[in-house]
Order: sequence, then C-alpha cells, then structure tokens
Amino acid sequence: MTTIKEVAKKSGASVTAVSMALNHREDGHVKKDLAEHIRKTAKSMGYRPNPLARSLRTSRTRTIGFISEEIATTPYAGEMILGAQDAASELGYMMLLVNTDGNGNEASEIAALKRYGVDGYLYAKMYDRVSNVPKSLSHEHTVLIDATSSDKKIPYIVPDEVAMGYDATAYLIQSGAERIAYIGCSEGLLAESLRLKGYEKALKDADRPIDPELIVDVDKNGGALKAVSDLFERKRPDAFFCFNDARTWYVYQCAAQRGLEVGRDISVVGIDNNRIIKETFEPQPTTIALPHYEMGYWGARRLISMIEGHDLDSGRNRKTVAQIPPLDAASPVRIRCTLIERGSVANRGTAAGKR
Amino acid sequence: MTTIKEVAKKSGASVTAVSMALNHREDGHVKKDLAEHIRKTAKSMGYRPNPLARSLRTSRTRTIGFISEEIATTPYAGEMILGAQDAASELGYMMLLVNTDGNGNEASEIAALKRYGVDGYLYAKMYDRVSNVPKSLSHEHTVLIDATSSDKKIPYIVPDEVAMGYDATAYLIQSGAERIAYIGCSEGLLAESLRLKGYEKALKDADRPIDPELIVDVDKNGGALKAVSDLFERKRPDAFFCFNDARTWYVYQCAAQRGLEVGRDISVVGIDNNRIIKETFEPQPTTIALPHYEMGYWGARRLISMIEGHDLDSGRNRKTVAQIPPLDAASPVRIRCTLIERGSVANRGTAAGKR
DNA sequence: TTGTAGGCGTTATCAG
DNA sequence: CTGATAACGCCTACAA
Repeated sequence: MTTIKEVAKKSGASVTAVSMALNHREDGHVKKDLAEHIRKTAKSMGYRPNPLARSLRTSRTRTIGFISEEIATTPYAGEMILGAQDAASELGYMMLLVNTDGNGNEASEIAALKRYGVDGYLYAKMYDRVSNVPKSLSHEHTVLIDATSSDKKIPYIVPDEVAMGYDATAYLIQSGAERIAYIGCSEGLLAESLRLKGYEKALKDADRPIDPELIVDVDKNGGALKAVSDLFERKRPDAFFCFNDARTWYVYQCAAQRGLEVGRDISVVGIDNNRIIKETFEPQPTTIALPHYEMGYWGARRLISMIEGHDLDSGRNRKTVAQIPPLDAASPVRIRCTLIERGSVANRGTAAGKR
Repeated sequence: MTTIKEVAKKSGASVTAVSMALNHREDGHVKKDLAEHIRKTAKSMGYRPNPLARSLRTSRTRTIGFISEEIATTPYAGEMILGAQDAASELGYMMLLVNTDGNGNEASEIAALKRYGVDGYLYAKMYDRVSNVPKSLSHEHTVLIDATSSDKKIPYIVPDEVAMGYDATAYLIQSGAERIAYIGCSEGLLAESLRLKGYEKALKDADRPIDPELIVDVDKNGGALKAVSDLFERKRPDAFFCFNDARTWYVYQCAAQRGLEVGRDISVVGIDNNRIIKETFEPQPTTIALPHYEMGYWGARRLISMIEGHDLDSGRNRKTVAQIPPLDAASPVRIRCTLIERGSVANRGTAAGKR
C-alpha cells in the first residue's frame, strides 16, 4: 500500500499539498499545475487512500449499515440487498450487513455497526407495514425500507401498491376484459387493501361497476383453491388480477380443470413471479414486478444523499427503474412498478391486446 | 465514545496498563488485581474499543468480505448470506457485502474490499461447479462456497449431493416403495449427476435393480410435464425422488390428472421447497432442505479459523445442522442435508412409513 | 503557496 | 511490573 508520504516524496511536494490535491481542495492553497502533477504521480503509483486512517481522522467511514430482520425469510431480501449494494458501490460506499433475528439481538448488532462507524443505516423490513426504527437509530441518518414509518422524521420507501392494482386492472380493462376478478389475500396485509383500492379506482375511472362478488380474499392451499373455484362457477370472470403468485397458481389450476386456456379464454395479471411459475406455467402470466431491487437502490441513494448533505446525480442504474423518486427529504418515496407482459392476456382486439 | 485514555484516568492506571488489561495480555506485565480493577471500571464506563483505531494499528479489521455473483439470481443467496452473517456475528466479525455482475466489476469490488482491509474473503457461487477464485484472492484467506475449487489450496464447501440422493432414495425404500423413479434435470448440473449417483447407490445397497426407464431427465414447462406424464404411463412408479421443486410440481400435477393421491398412492421426496409448493400442495412433499444456510455458516467459520490461525470452539448455531464439518484445512467440506418429513410418503406399514 | 506539527484511538517498544 | 512514547495513515490548523 502506497501512502501519502511516499507520494509526497516522489512528487517532491509536501504531505499537505498532496492531501489537498488529492482531495481537490487546492482552492487557494496549491498551485494548479503542482496539484495536477501530484495527482498524476499519485495515480502512477497506484495510490489509494487508506480508508481506516482517513476515517479515524474524519470520523466518516463511507460505509452504510444494512439492517435486515430475518434476511432469508423471503426470496425478495436478496433483491433488496442487491439494489442497496449497487447504489452504495456506485457512490463509493461499502455496505455492512447485519441480521436481526427478532430475539433481541437487534440492539447489539446496531451497537456493532455504530462501533464500526457506519455513516448511516438502512433499516429493512420485508413487507410494508407501519413500523418504527429503534430509538437507537432515530437520531442517526436512517432510511426505512419496505415499511411505513410512523415517525415522520424518518424517510421511508415503499412499493406503490395502489398503482400496482391500478395498472394491472387498467391493463385488463384496456385489453377488453369484461368481468375482472380480484383474487386477494385474507391475511390483512397493508398491500392487500392498497392493491384493492387501485383495482377499484381503475374500474371507477373506466366507468365500470365494482362487483363485490368478483372480489375474493383467499387463504392458502385447499381452501383457497375451492374459493377461487367457486368464483369461477359463480361469476365466470374473464380476467383476473392476482395478489401474488400463489393466487395466480389457483387461477391457472381452476382454468386447467375447466379446459379454459389462459391468454385465450381468460386473462391473468399477477404480482411477481415465483420460479415454479416460470418453469411450469404456459403461457406465463403477465406480471407486475415487485420493486425490491428498486427499494434497496433508491433507499441507499437517499441515505447517502442525507449523509453527504446534498442531492446526488441521477443514478445510472443498470436495471430499468420505472420512475426516479424525488429526493426531497420529507416525503416518503413510493416506487411505481413495472408491468411485464407475458402473453397471458387474451387479445380481444383492443389497445392492450394488440400491443 | 469513551476512550482508553479516559479509562486510564478514571482507573488511575496508565494507558499501557489499560490496553494490556483489556486485551487480557497481563501475563507478566500488569498485576492481576490492577488488571481486574481496570476491566471493571472499563466495563462500568461502557468502554468499547474503537475498531478503526485498532485496525489502523494492527492492520486487522475483524471484518470479512462476502463476494457474491448476482446475489439475487437465486432465492438461496439470502440463506447463504444469513448463515455467513450469523457465524461472523457469533465470532465478533462484521461482514462487508459486495456483488459482482459478471461484467468485470469483480476486480474493482475486490480492490475495494482490500482497501477496507477485510481479513478474509468468502467467495460465493450459486450452485456447485468447478470454479476458481480470482488470482487477486489466491494469496488471501479465502473460502469458496457452493463450488468446487480446482486450486487445491483454497478450501471449499459444497452440499453433499450424493448423500441427498442416497438419503431420499433409502427413505423411500424403507417406506416400502417398489418402483422408485428419479426425476432429474437435463441441464447437466454437477448436482444432477451426484444426486443420481446417490439414488443408484441406495438402490444397490438395498439389492434393488436399477431400472433406467425409471430415470428421466426433464427440462421445463410443457415438455417436462409430458415427459413425466409418459413415465407415469410407462412404468407406474409408486415413488418419486425429484431433483428440485419444479420437478416435484410436475409429479403432483400428473398425479392429480390421474386421481392419484400423494401420500396414499404415491410417495414423493423432493429437494427444497418453493413458497408456491407450501401454499398450494397437499400433502406437502417430504423434502430435503438445501444447506445454503449451513454453507454460509460453516464457510464463514472456516474462514475465520484460517484468519485467526486456530480452530474455533464448536458453533452454537441456532439452526440445527446435521453434521458439524471438520475444520482441518485441506479437505473440502461436504454438508449433509436434513430430511424434512411432510406426510407425502405413503405409509406402507414399514419403518419409514411408521415414523 | 508551502511545510510543520498535532491529533484521531490503539497497540507495541523500550526505558525506568 | 509500570508508564512514557512512537508509530499506523491521514487531515488540517497554523506558522513560515
């Protein structure tokens, strides 16, 4: 590891000059061409500042802590972590990861992060609900991901569930569907009521009636399958908006039992896509992708902009992000999701069907 | 943050004495009771060493780097990360996480980890294959996870695929199955041939013939379903060992089409368990859990033992681990997996069926 | 415009 | 046994 001192010696300048030049603080301190010269020799020597030494001095580490409850309980955690890591990497930050197991190790993990001097915290939940960051974080730079903060000081970032429901439903309407069913979830999740709200709004905006009989909340396994089956018999829907992939499965299953073909007789839009669905269903359901990657990505960027006290350049993220959330501090960020077409929507000669 | 200097002042000892006492290096340097006294006041002041300062001096950081290719491409990554993080946390280490995207950012991410001074590297792949760590890591403390190293200097840790196939098949044999089919994967994965080997060995050990017609390698979607369907017609197997959850789905689907009931007419043992399967199948397939958590956990422990140059106490891991791998440096570690019964095995009045 | 010196919190060396 | 003191690499007053 080459040090600042060695650069100084080689470039014939003082340590101060080198430090100044390397941090682009030449202002009225170091002559322009000397600064250039220093930077060039530094580069040629492959000089990289030692983050430890720098941090010890500045008490800033250019690291952020990612705190996740039960990282592995959902398959989405990986996406979120990846997004956050991508943003951190783009901005020259490192990410420290800790897991909390719900058994009270949270405090000690956070304490560990504090000791290592992270500049800020990403506090990640695994599905949107009203939540609070622990008091030990409330005065630190913190962003809450995938949960709604009740503490208005803490920015949070959640999927735009209403838009999901709206987009899915509007898409089905556009494609010419007549009786659009909503297969919801009986667990009382926040996402459930919000997606339903979007569904209803889309119908209303299209001057369609809302038929409560087309809306079913189902649980799991046999019971759920039966409930969906009953719906098929009762209302013969020609389109389905499904709360999640398990619900999509029930619909496909019921359709198969009746000899109905997805993409011809019925249309299906689902949320997210399990690997099983990818490897077993034909045609693939049209899907709204859950924005876990984006939540991680924008959460980390937001956090770092707070840390650095200024807005960041717009991200050059390699994944397509439907909408760049504003970075003004107060408001929550709602991420709009992307619709992925997969040919499971019947072409009824209309706009969406024709695409 | 209280510093060593403050502790020195309060306890009336010198900084040196405090440092010695706190690191339990009193040996012949600090009187036993003074050391005790120092430790007590340090504790009462809530003193915690500043890792940055310590690292600057010792050039050891008590951090490890977790390098993962495309963290989010499989749902298992979360498990692996979690396992590694748990082990690190237990042993007082922090984990820095970086992602490599296969587009050549690997070198720069590793360089970043190096600059931050991590003590060792976990190089994680997402399924077992023959692989090498990049040259930049070959002289560092490195453990390869979920891949077989061709460089014999690098320890690696992989699932015991043969044991998986053996256990699953032996279990089906014990439960009284007659015609045990193997539904494999046509992608040519290492896991595929190893699990098949286990399947064959179990049959051989039980003096059962190996019927090639009971062994099918299938791809995905419709083609796979048809192949499994043909197998049902051709051989009427009464038990199935499935390479993964998608294969399990094909079997359930074919059974349903024929009015066969899993757990009564046929027995199924699968690998791993997708959420869709959990929420839709009844009864649940008997499953062999993939050991991603364990690979992460034991990988990190192995790494840290290398870093510290000595074996570690046996882990008090909160998850049950089938077998504690030996920590002798040279050999690869193969993790034996856990069989999880879920009532999908027909009770034919035999040992396994009765459990 | 440049260079010197002090300090961030630790650990390690080396006289007392 | 004990306690100054010098590093570790970097930043930044402040003096030249």
